[in-house]
Amino acid sequence: MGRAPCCDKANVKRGPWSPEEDAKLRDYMEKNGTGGNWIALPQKADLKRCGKSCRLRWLNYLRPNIKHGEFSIEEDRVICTLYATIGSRWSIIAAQLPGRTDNDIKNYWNTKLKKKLMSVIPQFNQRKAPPPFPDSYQNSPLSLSSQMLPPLSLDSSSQYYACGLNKQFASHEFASLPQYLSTNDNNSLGNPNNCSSFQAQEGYYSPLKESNNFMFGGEGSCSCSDGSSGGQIGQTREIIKQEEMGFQDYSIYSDYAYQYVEKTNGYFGENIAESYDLEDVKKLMGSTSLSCNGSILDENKEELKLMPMYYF
DNA sequence: AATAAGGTCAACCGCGTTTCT
DNA sequence: CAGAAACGCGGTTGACCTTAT
Repeated sequence: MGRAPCCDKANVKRGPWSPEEDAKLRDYMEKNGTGGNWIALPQKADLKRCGKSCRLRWLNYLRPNIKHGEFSIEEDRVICTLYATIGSRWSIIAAQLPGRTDNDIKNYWNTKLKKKLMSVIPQFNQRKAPPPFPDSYQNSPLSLSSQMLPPLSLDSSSQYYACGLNKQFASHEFASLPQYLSTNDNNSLGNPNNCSSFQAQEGYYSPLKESNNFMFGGEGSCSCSDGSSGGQIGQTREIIKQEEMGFQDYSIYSDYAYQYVEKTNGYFGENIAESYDLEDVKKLMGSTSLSCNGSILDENKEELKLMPMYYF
């Protein structure tokens, strides 16, 4: 048996709100607030609407200080960075953009921003958003700025991808990864000895593309400590710089930009979209720094729990 | 000018989580 | 502590608008 409906569907109005309904809801909210109960509100406010509908209308449209219209470049960048970090958790993303609603951001992402990025990053559609953090990280989170690193603990039965490498690693092989990097670097990671960090995430994204040695947005992300892995223009150096400043950049998007920038320099050769607008990428990803000094704050202004970065 | 196709966005739906009793 | 009620969220839908043919 399914859940009981939240209201009598037959006796509630649906569809677009009229100005009269908006006025009723606005008046009621300004005088009384929700009273802690959205379900009971329509009756009190003399609205033939479902409580959930009232809540949505208020939060997304009527509530004071709602911002509509064009998103700024800065807002674009925040959305991209956060999406890359936490996925489609729109309410959290909205909490970082005053006046914007989760619905607004979701629509904007789905209809415009995603396409904009896809047009400049052809491989974008190969990846999925990250899932919620595993339970095992919930109790011992690291903040972005933390310098403490937990012991490397991986599921021995799982396969993990190493950054930029067309090879899977079982967990027991991780110890040999730096050596592998130094002897099998045929995909232009630059000096593999400089590839110092590896972010282990299990099974989050789509499989490697066979046609492309370099993994876009894959299960691991890699940064080179001195920028020598093709860090020829600003974007790459910016990411490196932020790491040096003490907070690592976890953004998968940043990796996209990072790798993409290298490709645009011809570092990886072919397979570049002809129609990209590098300025767009620069604008969007020109700074990967997040708000609040590199931390991501949730609605309660508490630091989110983030996957740790492992170092060899 | 008419129609089709594509884009946008407000609103709905269903489900997981939280709060209440 | 368990079950019910309410909340909040993300995915999806569909009406309306714009652009292309």
